[in-house]
Amino acid sequence: MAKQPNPARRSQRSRQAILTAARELVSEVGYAKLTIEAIATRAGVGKQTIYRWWPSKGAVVLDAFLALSESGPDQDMALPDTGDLKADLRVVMRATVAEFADPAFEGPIRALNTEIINDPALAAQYREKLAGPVDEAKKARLRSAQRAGQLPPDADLDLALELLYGPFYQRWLLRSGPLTPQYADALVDAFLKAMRPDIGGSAH
Amino acid sequence: MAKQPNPARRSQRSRQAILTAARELVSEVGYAKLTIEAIATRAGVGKQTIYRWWPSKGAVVLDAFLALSESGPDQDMALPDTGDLKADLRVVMRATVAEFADPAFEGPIRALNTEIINDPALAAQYREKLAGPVDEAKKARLRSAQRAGQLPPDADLDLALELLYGPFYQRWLLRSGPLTPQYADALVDAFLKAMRPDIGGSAH
Amino acid sequence: MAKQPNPARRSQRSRQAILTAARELVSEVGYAKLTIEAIATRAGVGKQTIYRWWPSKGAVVLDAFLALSESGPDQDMALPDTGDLKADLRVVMRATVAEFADPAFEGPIRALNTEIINDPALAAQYREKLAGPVDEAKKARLRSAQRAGQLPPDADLDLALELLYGPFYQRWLLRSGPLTPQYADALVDAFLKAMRPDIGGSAH
Amino acid sequence: MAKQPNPARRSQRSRQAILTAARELVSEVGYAKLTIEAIATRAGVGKQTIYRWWPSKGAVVLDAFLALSESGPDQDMALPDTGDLKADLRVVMRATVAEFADPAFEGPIRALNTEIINDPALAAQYREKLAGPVDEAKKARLRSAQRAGQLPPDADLDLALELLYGPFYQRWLLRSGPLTPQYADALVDAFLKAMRPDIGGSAH
DNA sequence: ACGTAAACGAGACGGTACGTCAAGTCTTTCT
DNA sequence: AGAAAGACTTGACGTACCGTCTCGTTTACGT
Repeated sequence: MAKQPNPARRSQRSRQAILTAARELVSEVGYAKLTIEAIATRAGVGKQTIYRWWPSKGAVVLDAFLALSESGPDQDMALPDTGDLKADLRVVMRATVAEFADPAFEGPIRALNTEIINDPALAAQYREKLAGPVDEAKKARLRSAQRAGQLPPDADLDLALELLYGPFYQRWLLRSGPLTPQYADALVDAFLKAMRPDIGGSAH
Repeated sequence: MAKQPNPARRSQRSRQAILTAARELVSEVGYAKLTIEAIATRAGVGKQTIYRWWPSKGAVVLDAFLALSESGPDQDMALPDTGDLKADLRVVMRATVAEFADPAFEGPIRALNTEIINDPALAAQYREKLAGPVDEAKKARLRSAQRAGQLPPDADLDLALELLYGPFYQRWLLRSGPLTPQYADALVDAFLKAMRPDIGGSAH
Repeated sequence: MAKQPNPARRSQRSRQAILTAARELVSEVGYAKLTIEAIATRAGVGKQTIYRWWPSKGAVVLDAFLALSESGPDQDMALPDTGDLKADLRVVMRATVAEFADPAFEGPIRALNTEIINDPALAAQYREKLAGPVDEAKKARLRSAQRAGQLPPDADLDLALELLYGPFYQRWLLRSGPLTPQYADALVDAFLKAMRPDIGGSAH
Repeated sequence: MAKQPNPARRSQRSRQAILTAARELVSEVGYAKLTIEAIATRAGVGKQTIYRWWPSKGAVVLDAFLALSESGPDQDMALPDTGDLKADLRVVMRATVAEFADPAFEGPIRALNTEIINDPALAAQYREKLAGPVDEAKKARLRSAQRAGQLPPDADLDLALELLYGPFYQRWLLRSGPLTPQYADALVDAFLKAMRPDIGGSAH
């Protein structure tokens, strides 16, 4: 049985250096060309210190980005809620679109997604730490809309989020079209129509 | 300047052996553990013959799958068109969902998607050779629906396809939910509602 | 600037395995067909471990033979000195001739000489580590003969060694004649005559 | 049984181009870095044309140098014979020393010697075509000296040549000393002394 | 405050695969 | 049919990293 290291004795100095080095390097050379050796060298750290605390390259990079969000203990990821659902969603989607169109942001996120796609364990961690809370915030806004009668009370919110973000995610990942504010608006419009209750007389 | 090899002299024997070996190996060991050396060995081919004709591992694998579709000169990828759009789309989406849930199929496709996400050049080739024709077939069915008055004549069909497939693609890639026939139906329903024209009095 | 490995951490186990494997292989397949990869495999060692410590194939082989002589810290390479120069030299030359006629010995030595001829750096190392001490022992015997009045006191000993060994070296390298005890004796005789002082009246 | 090519149909154009290219390249990059491919390319010739007519790289290079001497049908390689053996040998040895000290000359010759040392077949060809005739010319001069009473009539001329050239060959190959006119003279002196008959009173 | 056990930096190790190079063979095309 | 052109299989090259495994050297408890 392998001996587990004692987290209490973990060097925070080394941990921070590794995460910072990982973030820098993934930006400089891209995820595919990122190596553990390079991270260790850049961080001034022994390779073993990385292998001791992380199971894979992907885990280090994920942690590197998680660490960014750790600054504020419970950072405000709540969506705007003015009462106008369409307007609020447009604001959010336009911001999202802009964020993913930013070259500095997209490289690492794209790399992370690549890993997540192929590594279920990493995906679970990602969902729990990053995507989960964000999705919860989105669903909170949708629930508010349900209470306001702007969405059907029995709507499947997980499916709803997929309808809203799935098309965008696909376009972004596959680079199959431009990411513009107009596109964001079109997605919101389509989403709201899709969420409307069935109309009497929608013959077959 | 590097000298280009002459495609006219290319050995079809070697080409087929390489593509077959690539297909087999990607199924056996997965894309990540697939190596050029293993392909060459399995194919009974020199490594240089692979490097001569393909720029990357991803290109070989893509070609390996493209070659599968080359059998029929214009294989029938047309969607069913019974006149009942909803029924036809349900058939198609249920089949798609089943296909992507099949473990034998999903491994290589997932691997290919990973590569495409990070390699724009590969993505372009993929779009041109595989996704393009398929999308065209789908749009043909939607145009037929437009002519039948089941979809607005001015609908953006690229966006339409994204609305229909994007949610599914995201759920599949991120494994964020089950891929069931019910899910397929729900996507079709939401899609059709999203495509309906605006209704008078949709006070935002 | 390339980082130098730390010799203090060098694995003596690996070093010995490499030198032994090199010696074996050079005997089995000859120097020309000797490869670093084969040495590494035979020694159960990573290629990098060879590249880390030796600059070239020749250096490994040279070291392999040097290591043989390292057994005794200062092995006795002194030549016999019975007082009878001609008899002593005959013993030495006959032994040398026999040694170089031995097929087991000649292969590696021939290989080493080939390398030395084309690689001045290797030659310098060879001279310093192997040939130098041996030559010094030979010159010691000749100096003893000078003190005994058997050789002129002002004789150029480097030239003398060349006169004695050069003909033999040439015949061995080029395989231009048989290496027999008689030949050894003839060389000694010629050498001694060549070293005699000029005789009065040797009209040019 | 391998089919032999028909020498009658051999292209002299290609042969000359190959030999010239070989000579040029061995001067430019040295023998070790000389490749068949480079010769073929430089000569504007298919690789097979080289493999068809020569068994090895060494054979091509040897032929390349032999071809140089083929210009004159029986080129004058006779040694000077003024009647003064010592003077004649000094002239010859000084010329030899100068020739081998010339950097332009020494590279290819050194390379050729390396090959010859390890390839008995090549050595035989070399001896027959190049060294043989030259040695014969040298022995002719020594025979003339025998007739003139300057050398013992029963002297072993093969051994004699070895005594004269062996030391020089060794010094040149191993770079173990300077190649000067004084050195040439010293060799001639030592050689002549070694060839003198035994003197009465050479105790034991 | 001190001794000790841990985590640490450093980096050598046995390996795998890389992408390149040249060898020698085989095939196609041209003359 | 010989020769050019050049694609082919083979296999060694030297490099880059992998993940594991010592080495001393801090570091920070628990006495």
